[in-house]
Amino acid sequence: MGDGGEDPAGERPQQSDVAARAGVSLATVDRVLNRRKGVKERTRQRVLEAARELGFLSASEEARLGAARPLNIVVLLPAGANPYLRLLGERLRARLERGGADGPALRCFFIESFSAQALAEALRRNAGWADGIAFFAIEHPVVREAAAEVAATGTRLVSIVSDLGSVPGIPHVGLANRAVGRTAGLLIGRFSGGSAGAVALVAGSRHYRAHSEREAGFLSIQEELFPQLRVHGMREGHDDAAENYRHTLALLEQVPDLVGIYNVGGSSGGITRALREQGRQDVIFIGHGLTQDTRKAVLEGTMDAIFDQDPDTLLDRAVACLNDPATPARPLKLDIYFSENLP
Amino acid sequence: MGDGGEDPAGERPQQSDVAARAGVSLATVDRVLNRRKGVKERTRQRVLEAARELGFLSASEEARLGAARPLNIVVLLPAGANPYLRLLGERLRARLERGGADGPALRCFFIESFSAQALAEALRRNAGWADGIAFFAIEHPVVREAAAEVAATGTRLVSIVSDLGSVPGIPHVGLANRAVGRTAGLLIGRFSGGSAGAVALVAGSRHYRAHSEREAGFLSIQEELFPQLRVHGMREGHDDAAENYRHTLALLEQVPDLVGIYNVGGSSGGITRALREQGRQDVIFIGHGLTQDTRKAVLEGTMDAIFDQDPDTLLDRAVACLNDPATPARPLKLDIYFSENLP
DNA sequence: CATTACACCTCAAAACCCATCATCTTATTT
DNA sequence: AAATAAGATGATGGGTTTTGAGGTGTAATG
Repeated sequence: MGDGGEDPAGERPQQSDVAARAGVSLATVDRVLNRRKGVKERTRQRVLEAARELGFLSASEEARLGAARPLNIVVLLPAGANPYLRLLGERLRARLERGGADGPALRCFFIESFSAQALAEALRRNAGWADGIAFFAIEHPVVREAAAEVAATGTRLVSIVSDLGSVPGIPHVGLANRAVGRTAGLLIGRFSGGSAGAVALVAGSRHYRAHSEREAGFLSIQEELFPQLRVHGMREGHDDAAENYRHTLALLEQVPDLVGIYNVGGSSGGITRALREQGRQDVIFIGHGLTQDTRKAVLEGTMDAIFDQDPDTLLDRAVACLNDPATPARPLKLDIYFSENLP
Repeated sequence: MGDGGEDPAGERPQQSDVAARAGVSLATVDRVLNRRKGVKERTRQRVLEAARELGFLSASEEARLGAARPLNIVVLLPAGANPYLRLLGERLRARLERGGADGPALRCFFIESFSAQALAEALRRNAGWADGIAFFAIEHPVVREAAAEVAATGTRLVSIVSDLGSVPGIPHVGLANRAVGRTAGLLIGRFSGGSAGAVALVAGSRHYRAHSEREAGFLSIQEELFPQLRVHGMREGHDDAAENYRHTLALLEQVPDLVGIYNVGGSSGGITRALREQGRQDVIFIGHGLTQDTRKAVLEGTMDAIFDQDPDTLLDRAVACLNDPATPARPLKLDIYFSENLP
C-alpha cells in the first residue's frame, strides 16, 4: 500500500495520519484533540508530538492543548557601553550555550539608549512572535502604553533592573532601589567620618526609575542622618564613560570640599579615571555593577564599594516570572563588594 | 517472532516488552516506572535502559525517572541556642515540605556542641544508611579520622559553614572566611573614622576553623591598614548568649577606649544586650547570621552590620555537592546587611 | 447523493496500578 | 558455618484506567 505516512507535497494531514504516526487509534487522537479525559499523559504527549511533526496543528492550537514548547523569550537592553549591561548580555549568551535544548530560547536585543520611542517600538515589534519579553524599562507614557498593549495581547512582560512604575500585570525583577540609595548614603556618611563637605550624585538618566529611586533614597538618608553633608545636585551622565569623566572633572574643580560621589547609574569607569588622574582617591566613591573596571577600581582604592545585582540571579528570576506569572516578586538581594570580599 | 527486538513500525511497546527485554518480571518494571521502593539500583538501571531502547519512555519521563534515586541526606549541626543554626534547621524543614516527593530526603540532627567525640560518633552512626552527610565541622583529629573512614565507605561528605582543613574528598560549602574577617576589619576600621582605640574579637570556639580563619583575616587587615587600632585578644563565648553577655560587660569595663567588636561566631544577642544596657551604641559591632535578633539590633542601631551566608543557598550547594561530587566548590557569597538594606 | 473528515458516544478488551505474599539473595550476627 | 535479618524479586489477583473498534450524526464537498 502506498500511503504509509505524511505527504510533504500533497494533502493536508489527517487525524488518521497522526494516529498512525503516534501508534494509537483514531479514538485516542480524537480524545486528545478534543480534550476529553481518559488519556494517559504519556499517550497524550505522543499524540501531540506526532501532530506537531506532521504540522497538523497551528501554533495556537498547540499551545491550547498544552504541548510544552520551550518559551521564546526576548530580552531588551539599552545599547551603549555600560559594562554591566554588556556583562548581562554575555551571561545571557552563556546561559544559552548551557541550557541548549530544553531551556527557553533567549534572544537579546540592544535598543537605542534613553529613547522611549525606540523601546516602545521594540516591544511592539517583538510582541508577535515572542512568548515573553524582559526589558529594561524607561518610564515614559509611550512605553507604558506600548507595554500595556503588548501585555493585553497575551505576551508576558517583565521589567528588569529598572521598572515602569506600578503597571498591573507587569512584574518587576530588580533591586529595592530606594533602599539601595539609602544604603549608599549610609556608607558614604559613615565612611566620611563625620567631617562636613559635599557629596555628589551622578546618574544615567532620570527616566530610569531605578536611577531616580536610588537618588531619592540617597537624598532622604543624607537629610535624615548626615546633615553635615550637603548633596550636590544630580548630574546625568547617560551611562557614558566620557560624559561621566567630564562631569567628575567639573565637580572636582567646582566643589573643593567634595567628600563623596555616588553613581546611581553605570559606566563608573569615567569617574574613576577622573579621580585617579586628579589624585583624588580620598573621595569616597560608590557605584553600581560588578565588572572588570569596577573591580580594578576597588582594588586600587579609587572606588570604595560596588553595589551589584547578580546577573545570573536576575536572569533566572526574570525567566521564572515569564514562565509562571504567579511567581512572587520579592526584590533581588543587593550585593555589596568592598576591596576585601571581591569574588 | 521470537526475536524479542523492538518493532519500530508496529505496535507500541508495553510494559511486558520492557520486562522481557530487561529480564525482570512485570512487578519490577512496575516498581521502577512508578518509583516504588524495593528495587536495587542496578536492576532499576537495567529496566530503564530497556525502556529507553524500546522507546517506551518520552524524553521528559526518561529525565524524571533516569535521575538517580533521591539521596538520603543527613545534616549534622551543633546543638545549642545559636539562632543562625536554628534558622538553618528551620529552612531545612521548609525545604522538606516544599520538595516533598522528588527532592532528597533530608534529616537534621543536632550534635552536642564543641564535642569532637560526639560529632565523630554521629558521623559513624549515620554512615551506614545515609548516602551523604553534610556537617558543621570541628577541626579535631578524632573528627578528621571519622570523616576519612566514612568517606572511604562511599558515603559522601561535605562540610558546611566550618570546614575540616584540607581533607581530600571532603568538599566544603561556606564562606571564604579569611576574606570575611578582612572585610569585617575593613568596615570597623573605616567606620571608626581614624580614631585610635581598641577593637575586640569574640568567637564561639577556636576549634571551628571558620572562626579562627575569620579571626586571622581580621587581625591581618587591622595590622595592615589600621595601625591606630589595637586588637584586644579573642574571647571564646561558645556561641552562648549569656557567656557573650558576660564577656562584653567585662570588655566594656576593662577596655575604656573600646571602639569596635567583631563577633566571628554566633549568638550575638548577648553582646547587643550588654551594649544596649550599658548605653554603648557608639561601639561599632559586626556579627554573623541574619536572624530575628540581629535584625532588631541593626535596626535599633546597636549593631552596625550583619554578615550572612544565605541558608537556602548553603543548603542548595551542599545538596548539589552531595549529588555530584564533581561540583566545583567556589565559596559562597558573603551577604552584608546594614540598617538600610535588610530584606 | 455519495463521500470524506471528524466530533462524540459506548463497550469490552487490554494495559496498568497497587497491594500482598512467597521465594530467593545477600549481608550480619552468633 | 549456621542462624537470622533485611532486602530484592517474582507471582498473583482485584480494581481502575486507558485504549481500540465501531457506531451515529453533521457538515462540507464535488
